[in-house]
Amino acid sequence: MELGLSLGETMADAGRDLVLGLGMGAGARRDEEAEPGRRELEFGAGRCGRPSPEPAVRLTLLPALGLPWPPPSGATRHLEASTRGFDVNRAPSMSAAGAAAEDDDEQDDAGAAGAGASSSPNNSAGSFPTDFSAHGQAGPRGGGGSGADRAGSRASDEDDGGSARKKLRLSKEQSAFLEESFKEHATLNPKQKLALAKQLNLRPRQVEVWFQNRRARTKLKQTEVDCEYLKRCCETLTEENRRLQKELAELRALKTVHPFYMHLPATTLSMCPSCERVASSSAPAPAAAAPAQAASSSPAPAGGGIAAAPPEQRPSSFSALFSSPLSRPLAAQPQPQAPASS
DNA sequence: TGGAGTCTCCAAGTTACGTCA
DNA sequence: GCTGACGTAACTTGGAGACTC
Repeated sequence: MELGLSLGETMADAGRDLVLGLGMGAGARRDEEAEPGRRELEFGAGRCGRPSPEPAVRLTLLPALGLPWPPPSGATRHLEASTRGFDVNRAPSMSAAGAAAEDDDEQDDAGAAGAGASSSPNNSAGSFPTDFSAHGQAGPRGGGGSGADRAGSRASDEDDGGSARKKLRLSKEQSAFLEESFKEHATLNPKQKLALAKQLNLRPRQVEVWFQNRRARTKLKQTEVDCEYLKRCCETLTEENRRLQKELAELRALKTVHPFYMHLPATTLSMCPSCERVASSSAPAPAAAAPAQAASSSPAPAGGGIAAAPPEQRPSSFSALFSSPLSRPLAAQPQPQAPASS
């Protein structure tokens, strides 16, 4: 569902720090995946440039937090230091030592899973349990875990102690960092995902899910913005239509008061009786032509009354009509297209 | 070279948990 | 303390591209 509206500046025009890009399937992803060494990643044999069905979706969101991407090691350290203490996402089995050993685990995750380096994806010395290695971390073709990919997170939850699906909230620092990353890349390649997960002390699957949800939220917000815009457009058009209807009524009243104007050519006023649209057809309308013909064919009043205006006087009548303060030329207004067949 | 199978990713929709008024 | 609304993490499903055989 794409509204296809462009409400702001284009992606090319907008600053990267303020405008988010979504639906950048082909181009952006190609750029990301054109990174050297990308295919050396174990799951690098992936997609490239799948055409996204969506045009760019833009939304101006949070102001820049000033965190660079990739963040400098100092910032990373700070962030890690600030998050490690209260990381709710750590598996219960993960001790402090496990946290310290996490980097190793991440590396295993990144590089060795495809080769089956860790004998058991679950042991990992107190690191992230099953799903960490089960989620796409298994080698692309050699992982063999048919369906293990999908079941990974749930397996992790089950490892957490039986309760299915524990919802774990990210810390503010983690969310802010993810936001910053999202501003840079609305989509992640595996390398970026792993780096983020490592820096934020999250599972890659969590980073992936966060980005998916973030894209969905962005799209939803953009849809709301588009909806508001269309609503305003609709109101404007409704008001314009109301004004035109009123003007039309005034013109009709003018015609009634001054039947003289009934002889106006059909090009000036030709309204579809069904839809009440004003058409700008040069063909004489039958309804207007008949009285005009009758008036012109009728004999002149014997008493020297005011005769119907001869055809050569019509232009003056025309100009008199449109010089009336009650109306202004329809041609100066945006006119709806007369229906082709009505 | 074309097709089947597999893997991975993503969007869309849904579920369920945590927070807050 | 209970409850409903809301935000959002996590999950499911289906589609599509890339790769291998």
